[in-house]
Amino acid sequence: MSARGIEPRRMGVPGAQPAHDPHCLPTAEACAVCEARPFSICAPLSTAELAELDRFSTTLHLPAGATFVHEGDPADHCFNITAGSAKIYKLLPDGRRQVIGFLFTGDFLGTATRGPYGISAEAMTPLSLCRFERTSFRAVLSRLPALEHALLDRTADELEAAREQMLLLGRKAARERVASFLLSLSRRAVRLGRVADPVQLPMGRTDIADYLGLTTETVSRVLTQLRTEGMIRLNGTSEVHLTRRAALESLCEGA
Amino acid sequence: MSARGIEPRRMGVPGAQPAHDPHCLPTAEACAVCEARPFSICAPLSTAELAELDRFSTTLHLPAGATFVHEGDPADHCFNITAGSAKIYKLLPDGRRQVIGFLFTGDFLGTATRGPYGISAEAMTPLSLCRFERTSFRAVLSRLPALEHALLDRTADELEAAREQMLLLGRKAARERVASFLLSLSRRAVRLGRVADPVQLPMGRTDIADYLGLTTETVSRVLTQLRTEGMIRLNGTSEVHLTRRAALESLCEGA
DNA sequence: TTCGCGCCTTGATCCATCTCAAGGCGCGGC
DNA sequence: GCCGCGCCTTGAGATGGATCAAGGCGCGAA
Repeated sequence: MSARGIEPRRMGVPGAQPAHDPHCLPTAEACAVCEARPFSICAPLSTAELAELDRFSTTLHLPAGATFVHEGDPADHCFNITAGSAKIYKLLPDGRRQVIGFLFTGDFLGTATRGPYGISAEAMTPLSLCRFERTSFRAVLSRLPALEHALLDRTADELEAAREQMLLLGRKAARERVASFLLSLSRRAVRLGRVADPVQLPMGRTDIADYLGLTTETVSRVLTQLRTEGMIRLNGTSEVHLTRRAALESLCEGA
Repeated sequence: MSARGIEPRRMGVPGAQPAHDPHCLPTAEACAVCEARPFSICAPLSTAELAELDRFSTTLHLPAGATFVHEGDPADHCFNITAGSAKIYKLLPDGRRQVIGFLFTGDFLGTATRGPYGISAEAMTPLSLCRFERTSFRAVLSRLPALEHALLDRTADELEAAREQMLLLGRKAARERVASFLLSLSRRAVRLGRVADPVQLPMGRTDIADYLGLTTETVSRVLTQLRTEGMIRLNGTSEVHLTRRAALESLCEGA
């Protein structure tokens, strides 16, 4: 049992005064030049629909380390990541932490709850995001079926991923977990139009450990072990070459 | 590592000839008397909408033990449980199994994938369900916004539950897992209009173990331990009284 | 260039849970 | 009412990963 949780920092998004928020910028034509758009739920929207949605959005820029969603707080907003990466996690009262997932460009956050937020979210790099007031967003959803479709598909995909992670957490050994993690990061990079092979790890060992249900020590040991076996090559601490990808693939599934 | 997987049985739903399927019954006015309706995604539908949806549904009745969804098969159908209970699970090639969840009256199955089924599903008791051909169902969704709303909400709830389970699998000790499980079953029973206290366990120890990422032996030991401590009382093997519910609640969270 | 700090790695030991191995017990069939 | 079989419980020993404990190393600040 890892009892070495991390105290979440109370910082980041100020409350409900977007007008006075230094991180809030007008979004007027922001969508037109948004690089995240092809990866976002906004992708299937027409220009008119986009404008409709945009009326309710605010652009935010946060520094790395900012916690912008707090588990248990009323779920007032939902978010669309437009640049940077973030992590979402759940905590137990004694500080044990489970990282639920990592968010990258185009990811949407906030579907999952109608009550309070079920997770906390923290920027891992400087982060840009569109923020929507939840109530208006739900109203817009009713008016834009394409958006609701996109959101349903995306939520279904997230559910599928969560189930895969349940298999990992419940039944896979440490080596298998790490291998699965590296490959899933690689696949994600491809979907975002980046390269499959040198995988970037924007998160630290502690985050990886808390995502995989392990300790940092174990993650570290497994990585060196995989390196020794020639399955990966480490470039510094946050870049991994997947030499022998096929071997990693079969390791994921228990071979 | 539990390597004692169970070989899934290939039985249950015949392929695509509903006309010749002895389990298929005409649904004509079935919805009107459906007891599962208040708990289902059909709940918010008007009579006319219900009729529209019903045109594409087939009623099935399966015996306990029937596997009616096979992980990896093309996802041709989705289902609505109208009576009985089922489990969904994922397998690793070597037989390790993770039970993803248990389905009861009113639960919907099939949102989660657009490609092949990501999970297998097996009846735990005699099971009644409405089956929809996936393609038509998606078409109907577009015509019935209320249905799509309901489905989105439900999928979001499932995602929330999956995340909670990730916390359990990644970070909770065996005692905490079992306590969490008993309480979640109890809460579910309440939502279905049953009693909160004598909790029924329609699944065996192996299923519980595979759901909690443990072994049957550990589940068994923890249950006797909790009994010894007076936190629960066992009535036979499949009924549990939650004496000292408060103690169980705090145990869930690590106390 | 050096210093200091945080993060990562490595080593030694421990322990919660798994694994292996017997029984026990309840339930359906005969 | 007895018998068998499957499932559940209990025990004893093995072990993967956690915990505890040092270093090492890279990077930013001065």
